[in-house]
Amino acid sequence: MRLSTFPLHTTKETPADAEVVSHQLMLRAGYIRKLGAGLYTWLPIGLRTLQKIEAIVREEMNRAGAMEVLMPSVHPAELWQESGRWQVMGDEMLRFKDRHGNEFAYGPTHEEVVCHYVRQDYRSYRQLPVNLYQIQTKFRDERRPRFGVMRSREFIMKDAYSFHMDAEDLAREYENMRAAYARIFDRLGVDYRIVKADSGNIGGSRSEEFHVLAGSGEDLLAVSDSGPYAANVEAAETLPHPAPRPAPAAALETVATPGQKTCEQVSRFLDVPLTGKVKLLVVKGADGGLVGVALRGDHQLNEIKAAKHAAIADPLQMATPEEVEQAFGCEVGYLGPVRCPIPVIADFAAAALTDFVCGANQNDHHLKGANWGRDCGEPAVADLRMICEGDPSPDGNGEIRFYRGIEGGHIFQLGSKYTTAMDVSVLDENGQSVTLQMGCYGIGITRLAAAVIEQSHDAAGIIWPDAIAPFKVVLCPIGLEKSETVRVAVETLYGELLEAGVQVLLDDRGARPGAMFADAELIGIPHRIVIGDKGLANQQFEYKHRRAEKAEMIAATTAAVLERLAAA
RNA sequence: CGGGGUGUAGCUCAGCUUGGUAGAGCGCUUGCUUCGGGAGCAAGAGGUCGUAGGUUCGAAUCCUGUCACCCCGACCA
Repeated sequence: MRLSTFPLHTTKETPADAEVVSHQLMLRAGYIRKLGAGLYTWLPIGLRTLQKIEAIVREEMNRAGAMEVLMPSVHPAELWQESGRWQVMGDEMLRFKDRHGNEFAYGPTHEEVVCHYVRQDYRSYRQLPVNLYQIQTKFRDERRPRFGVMRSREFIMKDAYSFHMDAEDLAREYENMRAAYARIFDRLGVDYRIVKADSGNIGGSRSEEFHVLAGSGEDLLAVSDSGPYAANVEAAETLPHPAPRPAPAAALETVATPGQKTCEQVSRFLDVPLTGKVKLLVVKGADGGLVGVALRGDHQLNEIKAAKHAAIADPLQMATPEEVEQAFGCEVGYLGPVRCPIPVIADFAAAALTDFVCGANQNDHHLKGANWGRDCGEPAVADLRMICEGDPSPDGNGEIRFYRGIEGGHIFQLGSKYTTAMDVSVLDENGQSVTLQMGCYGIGITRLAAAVIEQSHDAAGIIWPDAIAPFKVVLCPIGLEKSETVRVAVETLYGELLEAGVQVLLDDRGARPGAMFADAELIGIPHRIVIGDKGLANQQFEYKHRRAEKAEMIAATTAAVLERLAAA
């Protein structure tokens, strides 16, 4: 490609509304342009990278045995009403009517549509298993689109759906997809982690996310410092306390703590560590009553875990201050498990405490030397808290460290959630109708482009890995207009590289060297060849890798260039 | 959807408090010089100041509505 005829629009200044580097650089390098909130045009250079990511995904999906299809992005409302998600999806789903007044949605995901298709054409166990995927535009009306293409409303996703006779075969395909995803992320050249996830409102049982590690990531990950364990913090389990609880040593004592309502205040006032305090949160129970959740003073409630507890209402609802006062006869700041009027569930860590401090269920008073079993009943015990940095890893290997990540892929074993609702079944070998097991597997194509930049850039611009660079090498001729020697050399090299199948960009704009170098670095081309009279006098080109500190001289031949490109 | 903020030239912004008929830098056009890290000089083109209404002799500036966009906030590929 010749830059003189290629529409490249770079800018020196950073647009004001771009917050994260990937967004800034994609705008400055002319990869994308904004149309509206969460809506972006991909310009020719950006599209080249996008298509390379798609190609890698497609290759690995095909290699894994999945079949590409293309489903409509506009979905009839009836399908979503059938699965029950017409209500559940809420405002995130863009809805509209056609000329007949019939309701439609712009597809945010395609479980309903594939299920509808599969139940049309799949009748027999002999046709299974099957894994259907597509690479297609989705629309989710995010409450807050941001970070450019990283969290946009319209985006390109690879979504795959597999169907199976039984859970074992679903588990097999899940592993197959997991391996395919690992190959995709490896080929993209990113540092990533496969992380246990909560399956959210898509539902189902087992679920993992593929996270590209980046400081600007929106997700917090709990990763073992010396073992394989990695989980989204919201899904990370915590372990029961390893040692048996010591016997009570202190006597129960009521102390006045006027105005001291928060754990921090009480801890300072009584000069006891936060880790020696039990706090009691009050939530709605599954039976409509109230339930107390006891946590250690320094810990935080994990609302997802709490909502999943059998005794607690799902979704989680905190009790109002009025409800608490009615039940306890005191304000929220003085609650505790001793003489507690409602059932208590204690987190592992809270249940492990001896001689702890807690609220006295009486305004302006706390208890010291409180003990489970002696001063109140032994509580029901469960894993209810957010994991912390420094906690032992749940798999027993090492300690937990936190990282930030960008969710680039997500795989689920859905089980029969949708196939039951949508009645997707086939006949088995005994002629019996069997509801299918389903898995789904997503990759955010447009988001990955941004994620790679977040992880691979410097002050001058983007640094693409070869695999997804819009061009592999850029040719920068110095004094193109003046020097016939340079012109002939660069044209020869350009032609021969094209012939060799190398994706090469020739900067034939006649720009000054500084402008050429700045653009080449900004748009992130991994290899650069400079052709100038100085070098040619010694039969040399200058080669520089985008990451290299300094340039090096190589022989002024196409063979030498190809050799250098292959070595990198 | 709540809370905060911003709309002025293609881009980044000044001007608004204290109304008087529109500015800078970058970019763009033309010419000359320059040519290994975003060149210099000169001459140009380009804005009904988001939009609708109101106040006023007069509104980018004050008032009201409205739209869009950005930032902070709990389920997302």
